[in-house]
Amino acid sequence: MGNPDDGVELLWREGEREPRAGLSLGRIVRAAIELADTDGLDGLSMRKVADRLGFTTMSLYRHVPGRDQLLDLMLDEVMGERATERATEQITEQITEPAPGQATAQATGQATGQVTEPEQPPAAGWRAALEAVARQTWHTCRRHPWMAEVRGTRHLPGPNAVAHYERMLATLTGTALRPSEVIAVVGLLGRFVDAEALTLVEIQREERRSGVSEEEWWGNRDSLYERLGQYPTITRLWETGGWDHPEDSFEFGLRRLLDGVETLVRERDESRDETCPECGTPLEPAASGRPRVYCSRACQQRAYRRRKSGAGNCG
Amino acid sequence: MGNPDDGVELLWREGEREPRAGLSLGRIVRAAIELADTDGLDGLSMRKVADRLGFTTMSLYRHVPGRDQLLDLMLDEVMGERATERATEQITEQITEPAPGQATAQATGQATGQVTEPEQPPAAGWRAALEAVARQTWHTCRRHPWMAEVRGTRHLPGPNAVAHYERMLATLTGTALRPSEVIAVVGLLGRFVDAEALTLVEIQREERRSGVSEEEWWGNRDSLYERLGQYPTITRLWETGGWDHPEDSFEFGLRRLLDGVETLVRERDESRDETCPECGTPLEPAASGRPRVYCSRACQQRAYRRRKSGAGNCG
DNA sequence: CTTCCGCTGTTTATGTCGTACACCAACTAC
DNA sequence: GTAGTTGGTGTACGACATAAACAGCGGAAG
Repeated sequence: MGNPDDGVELLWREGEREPRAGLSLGRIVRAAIELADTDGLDGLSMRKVADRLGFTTMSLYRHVPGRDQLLDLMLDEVMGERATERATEQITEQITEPAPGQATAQATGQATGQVTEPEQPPAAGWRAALEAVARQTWHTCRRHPWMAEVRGTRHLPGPNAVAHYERMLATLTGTALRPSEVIAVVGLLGRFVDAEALTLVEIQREERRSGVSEEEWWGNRDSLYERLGQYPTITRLWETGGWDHPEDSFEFGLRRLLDGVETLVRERDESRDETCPECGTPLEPAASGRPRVYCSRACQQRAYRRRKSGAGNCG
Repeated sequence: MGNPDDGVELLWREGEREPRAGLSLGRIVRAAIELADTDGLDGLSMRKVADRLGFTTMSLYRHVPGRDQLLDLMLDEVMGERATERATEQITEQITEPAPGQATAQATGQATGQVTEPEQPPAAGWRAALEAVARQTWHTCRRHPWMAEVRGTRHLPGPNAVAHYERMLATLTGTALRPSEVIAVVGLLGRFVDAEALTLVEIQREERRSGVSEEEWWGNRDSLYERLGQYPTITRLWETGGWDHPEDSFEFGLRRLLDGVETLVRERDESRDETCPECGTPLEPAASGRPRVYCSRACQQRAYRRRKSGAGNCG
């Protein structure tokens, strides 16, 4: 219902004038975010948002087309809060920051959006930068757990979301990755963070709903464990304490993923294409600055015209 | 509501006697699976299941405690179907199998549950085996897209799910990974497959609901693309065709993940602990068969007694 | 044979949700 | 003054899970 482009207008319009009293888009969005922060995504209903603001349910529909578009607006609003990050951090976070030094490095890193520490032999600066933005996304997800719960592939990005995407993609310029691989890496990391955040939310939600902690609940499933004796691998891992001191799921996964990306980057770096994609003649690498792709200005222009004629979609 | 242990009983009880007519647990579960296969998870309601079987809604509650437990039962039922895999595969699958040779290798691999191809210099057999089970999970998720939609961290595993878990864990025995790392790798891969399957489901669902294909929908968002000109990285990736020929999300991610795991395995293999964890004396490696952990039968026994005295939970 | 009970299926009702629709008061423009 | 727009309200619908009470049935015990 309704043209999605209206959502674009809503997301990208600037300089909202807030009326003295009464409702406004900004007030609705902020109230919805507060509500979702405390009650989770399924605790977020149009009725509750309206109640919190002291208006009737249907009044909201004068400002927001529907719940879905409200979610889009909430997401982009949340993507924009990075300045006040350090201030509100310690409220909910105590597990996620294992080493304060690391967290600080990440905070300074995300201020510029791209960290380059050239004196680090094995991995180039891209790895630190990519890790930094991943951790930043992680932090945002932890502060607003409902973010990971919002599903769907047709969420319009607002200015803040696009800026964030741009920042992630930018970390990988300078590597020899192909464009499609840059995009794939960023997507993969994004989905990873989302998935990890999602399982955390689900644990929290079920703990709050049932009043029983996750550990306790699984600990009480003796009737299940009785039946696991005949599975040798599970039994051996159990006996050797595999479940007693589990790995930190996010840290472990992040490291594996970055390692995997690193091998790809190395692979591409080794077999870096030394020929001009337009005429095929070998090109001498640029001594400094941005690595060159074309052998000459003429080839660069030819490639540009070719691209311009046959434009493709972003599907 | 209701003791979770009742769910365990429901899942693990064997030899269901099916009545001639009327309802039964098995019939309900199978009807629910069929329904979810076609309508998705949010198209699965108790009303529709009952309608499909020709009974009233509330009649289901005589056999299943509630919707959540029904989901648990559905999941385990689906985990059990591996024999008829090749038969039903070509119905919905055409994208997921890029190279038939690869798919065949995977199919034979999952038949035994553990593939070992000792003549492969860089990666040991664990990698092929792990890839095989990951692909198997992927196939199951593609055949029953609602699987990935089922969320929550307190789903009781039935016999089929446990067998599958056992199989995944078993692929990594023989590597020098620590127990907690084995578990973490399997969990990471599982969440990855789920996440990838989930985004595919979401695309399908929105395509069916709106009648507009994903590509088409994003292609029509010109009002959005107008505003992206000022983002240099996005613009450059766009112009160099990064979105024209995107990577296969699952294949790309799987390779990165396996690469990441491989570096960890290598790392652990290099610094493989050459000393007995009980007495610290160096132990000579076993010439063949399962790599030895203890220097002597005496130390092995001592470690066993120590474990037995201090048992820990599986939280 | 009767009485009772447990198993199964039905009926009715409660409370949640998003949102379509009709209505109305106040404000703005001509 | 009159017409049109904006913003808030009240009612209503159809979907959902499921609680609670009720009704037919078969078998067992008295």
